Amino acid sequence: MSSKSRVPTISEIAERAGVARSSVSRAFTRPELLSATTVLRIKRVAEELGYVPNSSARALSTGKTGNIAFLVPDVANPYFPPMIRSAQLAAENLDYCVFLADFEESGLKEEKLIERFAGKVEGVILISSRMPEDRLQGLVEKIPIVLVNRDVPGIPRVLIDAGSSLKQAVRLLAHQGHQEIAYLSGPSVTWTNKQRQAAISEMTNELGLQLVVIPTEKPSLESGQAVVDQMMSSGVTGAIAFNDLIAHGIMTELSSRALGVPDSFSIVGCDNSISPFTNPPLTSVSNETTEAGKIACEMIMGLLGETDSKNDQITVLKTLLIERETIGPPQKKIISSPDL
Amino acid sequence: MSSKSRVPTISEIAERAGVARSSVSRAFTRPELLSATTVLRIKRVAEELGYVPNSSARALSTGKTGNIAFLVPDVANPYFPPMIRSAQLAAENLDYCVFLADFEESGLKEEKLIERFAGKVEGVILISSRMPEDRLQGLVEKIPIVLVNRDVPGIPRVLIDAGSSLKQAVRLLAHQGHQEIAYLSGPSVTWTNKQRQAAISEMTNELGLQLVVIPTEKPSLESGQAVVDQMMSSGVTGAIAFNDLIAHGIMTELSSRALGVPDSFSIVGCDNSISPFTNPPLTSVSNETTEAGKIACEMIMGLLGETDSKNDQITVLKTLLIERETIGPPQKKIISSPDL
DNA sequence: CCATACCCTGCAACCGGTTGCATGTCAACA
DNA sequence: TGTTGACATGCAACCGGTTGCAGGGTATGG
Repeated sequence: MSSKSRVPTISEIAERAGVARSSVSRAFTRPELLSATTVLRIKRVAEELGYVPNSSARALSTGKTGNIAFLVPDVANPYFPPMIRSAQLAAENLDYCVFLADFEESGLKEEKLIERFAGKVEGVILISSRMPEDRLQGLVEKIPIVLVNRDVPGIPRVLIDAGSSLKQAVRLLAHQGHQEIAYLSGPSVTWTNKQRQAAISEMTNELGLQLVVIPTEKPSLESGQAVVDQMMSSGVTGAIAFNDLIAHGIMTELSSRALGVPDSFSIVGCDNSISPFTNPPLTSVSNETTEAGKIACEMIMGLLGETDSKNDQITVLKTLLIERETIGPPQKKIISSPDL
Repeated sequence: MSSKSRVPTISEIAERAGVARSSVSRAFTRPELLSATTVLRIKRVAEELGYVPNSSARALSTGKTGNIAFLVPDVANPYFPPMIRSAQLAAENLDYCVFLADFEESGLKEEKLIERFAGKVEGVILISSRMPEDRLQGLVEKIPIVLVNRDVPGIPRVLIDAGSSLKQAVRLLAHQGHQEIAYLSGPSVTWTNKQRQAAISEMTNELGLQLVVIPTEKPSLESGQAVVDQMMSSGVTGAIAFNDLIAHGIMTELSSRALGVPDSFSIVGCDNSISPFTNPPLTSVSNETTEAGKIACEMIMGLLGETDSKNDQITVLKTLLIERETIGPPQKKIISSPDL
């Protein structure tokens, strides 16, 4: 009971099978070096005794742990789980195990975690990294790294480019007659936010729209609710949010003030996470997070296989604007002309 | 470039510091055995050379890997991420790293994964395990295991008991006048489903309601949509779904048939995952998945610390029915009396 | 029938820590 | 001043695999 049944070692198998320890090892790692009959005999004995190679020992002598780490800013943010899932599945197919860790949107914690994983993994996949660029540059000298949604030259990366879809969203708003719109921005240090904001800004400039950028505390529902006052007093008639959670926070708050969407206000989300569930269904930008996870995993595996080669590869994934029911024509500005 | 800068070993530190290898080891693991000055000197040299203990080597000689595994049926199911997150955070506080794996709702895959992790971890947390009870019983002899939402005697477990909340939901429906309700069941092998169904069934019996159990393919939105025909033709006026996703599928499908909730039909979800986002907001059962993850992690740590002791501990977490806007009085059955 | 080559297997060192035991030093105490 | 013990450190074996090298056996070709 108290003592878990001990697993046999290579030595015991060797003795039982009447061969050297090295033969047992080879039977599992390079069976083509042994005669078929020997391999068979060893494997039979091993099976019989329930032998399983000790992975620490193997890792020690080969230097390969067969593990990778996957770091995300927030496991519970619905944007990430599909990515985690696909990456893990891809790794598993290559007999790799994956460590998962949540760095809680903090670059410092991110760095601490990487340090802790350093000896345990062969490579690290960093999602939406918050670490300063120079630290990343330094890190990549020590351990293979792949970035997702972070653009650092010299480090392999996969980027999800919501730019064109967001531009399309701006066009749609303009087409409906909106003149002044807001961007509810996300974590300011992230590549994702910078890239989204830049795309929107570019398009509003091009179309001659007024853009108001309103920062949010966190990419969460609550933060969305919190900025509604500021947003409404800025005079905009529509908004694009950094993500669906913020957008939904806006909708909730608006609704509690008896302001309907899209009748009183137009809103666009991003990430297509909870957007199909909202009421009304939120127009949002879908992105292939599943694909991104898989590709990131394949990239890191590529890095492990070869000693050098293209370590500046970059993959850009496209997105799609999914039009639902939260864009309409702007409401007449009753607020700004109370004297009518 | 191609060669990652190698990390120094204990021997190099020893040589540089003019001490034996064992002293270097002790400086990190049991510094109280050495004089303060020696520890300081060693640490300084180590720092200088960027020494980091090799965890494979350490694991090999101590037999402790400092890792645990966390297995879930589906990472992307919104029910699990908060649990994953809290467990990982708890583990991290004790300097443990956690492997995450998705067994895709399959008991076979679950078993394969456990086998793969066997040598790499000190313990395994199994969420909503699909493995047959006897296999679990066998497994627990080989490696410490903690179950979440699975009730197997002799294995430490944490159960989230939605029973009382679901009974309350039934009472609510009955109070509104519903006579026949449906339970849209989840994965039939799971403890969670059995437990939920049993609670509902018990209460409908007690109140003299008619209960129709309708199985779903998967606990997903699509599966919810797919059973609407069957559900409506069964003559029920309200339903409780295994989870929010199924409930939302029902709502979506109903809505596409111009049947409103709760005017035409009452529905209750479970898990409180997407229920705040639906339209109208779904009445659902909230459960402390975050707490569950944390407790499971603490349990496994307890198991690792002590050789034997209470390995039949069991923690039951309570739930809360969150009333929103999807329960109303039953609609008159137009269908069953077309001659009116 | 001997030389050459190849195939199979064993030996032993090595990966990088940990730890029981022995040794040496020094202070305290009688 | 001799004895005792606490404390600090070193020695060497060990954890369980992997792998370069060497040697023995058999087959092949001349």
